[in-house]
Amino acid sequence: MKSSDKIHIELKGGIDLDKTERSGQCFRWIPDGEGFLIPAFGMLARVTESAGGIDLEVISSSKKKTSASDISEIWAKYFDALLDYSKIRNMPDKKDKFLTEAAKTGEGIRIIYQEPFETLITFIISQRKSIPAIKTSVERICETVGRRIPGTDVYDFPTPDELMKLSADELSACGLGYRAPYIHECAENFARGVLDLEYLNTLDDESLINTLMSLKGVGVKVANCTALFGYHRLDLFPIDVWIQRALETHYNGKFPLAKYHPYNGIMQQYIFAYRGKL
DNA sequence: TGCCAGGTATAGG
DNA sequence: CCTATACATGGC
Repeated sequence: MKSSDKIHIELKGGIDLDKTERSGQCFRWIPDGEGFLIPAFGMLARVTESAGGIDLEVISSSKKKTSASDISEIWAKYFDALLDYSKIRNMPDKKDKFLTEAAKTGEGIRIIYQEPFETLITFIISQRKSIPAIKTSVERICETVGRRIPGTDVYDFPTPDELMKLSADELSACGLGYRAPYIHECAENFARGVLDLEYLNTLDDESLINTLMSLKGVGVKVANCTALFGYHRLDLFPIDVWIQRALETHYNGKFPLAKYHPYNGIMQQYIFAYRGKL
């Protein structure tokens, strides 16, 4: 398992890895010196900021042969490389001081195109949990399933089939509380083919949200986060307690979605990252 | 130590 | 459609 060479990936509009990680969309990045170790797609990648983008090195991969160009393509999609975030962060109406400031402070935040199943499960876990507690539960699940990325001490996120096999007791030991049956049932639905992750991607935003909400434990907020972060539906605007507070304080309860189509989800992320500075 | 956490299901109006 | 309430557990 030898490490690949470093690959440079240009990200239009740049990236700030710390801000992106702290913006509460991904829960498994591991701080590593200047950058992060990121487990995804059966790989463990070491990522650092570099000249308008990132340098990426695949430390280990469970796949037999992945060419450098394939690796580059996979991770470019993950980091949303082609969308120019410098344009998007300048979208806020200058009269909207709050959003303008949030977007300015959020310079470097990108919407990460995560794997849908991991996104769904992590956001089911997220309900009524703090971000540190979410991370703890997610890691415990990965460790309990126990599939290591070869040659590392980092565990892959389970497939639906793997996750379904965890007993109620094993799930409870991950600190899931009342969410344990939600997680089990969700994994079972995908493992047995009642729902299909790729099929969901063919649906339009509204149908996708409605289908996700047919799962027990998935309400409107988790469905929107899954669609935004797991299916890269950038126009969706998940409303959690922090966003709701901002809406009440600055928007009379309703965000001007028409102004920021098709990037409302990115505005939402700037506001979320700006939470606490209301 | 007690409060709160990137909500949801459920019952009732 | 709306509102009120219970909910398991960890982190601070």
